[in-house]
Amino acid sequence: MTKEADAVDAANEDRADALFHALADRTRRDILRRVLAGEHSVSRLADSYDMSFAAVQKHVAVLEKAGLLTKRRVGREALASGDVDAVRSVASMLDELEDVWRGRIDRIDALLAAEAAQDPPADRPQH
Amino acid sequence: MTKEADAVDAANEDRADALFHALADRTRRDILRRVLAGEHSVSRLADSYDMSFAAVQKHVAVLEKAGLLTKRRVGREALASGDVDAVRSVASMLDELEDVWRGRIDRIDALLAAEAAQDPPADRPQH
DNA sequence: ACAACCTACAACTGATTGGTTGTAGGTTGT
DNA sequence: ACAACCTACAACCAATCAGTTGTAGGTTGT
Repeated sequence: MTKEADAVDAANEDRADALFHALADRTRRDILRRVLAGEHSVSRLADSYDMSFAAVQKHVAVLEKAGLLTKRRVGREALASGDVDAVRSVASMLDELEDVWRGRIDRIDALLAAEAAQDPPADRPQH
Repeated sequence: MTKEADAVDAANEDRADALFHALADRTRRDILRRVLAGEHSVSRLADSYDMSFAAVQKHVAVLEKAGLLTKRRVGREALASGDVDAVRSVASMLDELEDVWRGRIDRIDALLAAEAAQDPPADRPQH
């Protein structure tokens, strides 16, 4: 049971690594913006940047492996379009972080409530 | 005017690079979780991981430079705590991406509405 | 058939990253 | 005073990354 859970966690962390890494480059973020707005072929995308076609193709591949983008083959061109669900999944990871923070506040509130309601303030516990 | 705007944009992109890069490592995400939940000294954090103190210290420095964490000196130890506003700022970047995607939908809706309401469908414009 | 085009991938290079060890300085408690 | 502790930072190493060029294969239009 815990073995499987660990495996799932590791896979999630791998996914998070890939997602954040993919987003940690301004060219890739820009590509993502474009393909979220609509389908674009890789060469059309490449026209927009001051780098080689192969470089842009690699960026697209990074986004694709992270699941932020999917490609659809149509004739000789590969049309890329952004996956908004993947973007949302990143947002939910951040929400979880925010929940952790909120937990800190709740813990402090509980502490203060307990202190105020019960005893006259003694030594506060080491956390 | 546009020169200043470009400078601001470049700075924002730099910040985004730093933020996403900082989040693109599972050790750093774990550290961030801990310091969002409450203050921890660097050596206390280092105890939790199977790597050298210096390595953990570097991870903390990456998070700090990205603005996800602040350190406060107290005697001989440096207490780190997470900055939830920075986390929220990342979330809002993702929201902007989602807005771009929503724009695509709106554009398609408008197109369909115009098509249906007015003329019998002619050639659709090239975007 | 053939030229132009689009994509995929391999091989290479310089820069960055994530880790290590070692050194040094400030703080604390006895 | 001094040992134990906490932090900071430099130097180094292997691995990964972002870019390049080059090669090869499938698609399209004439």
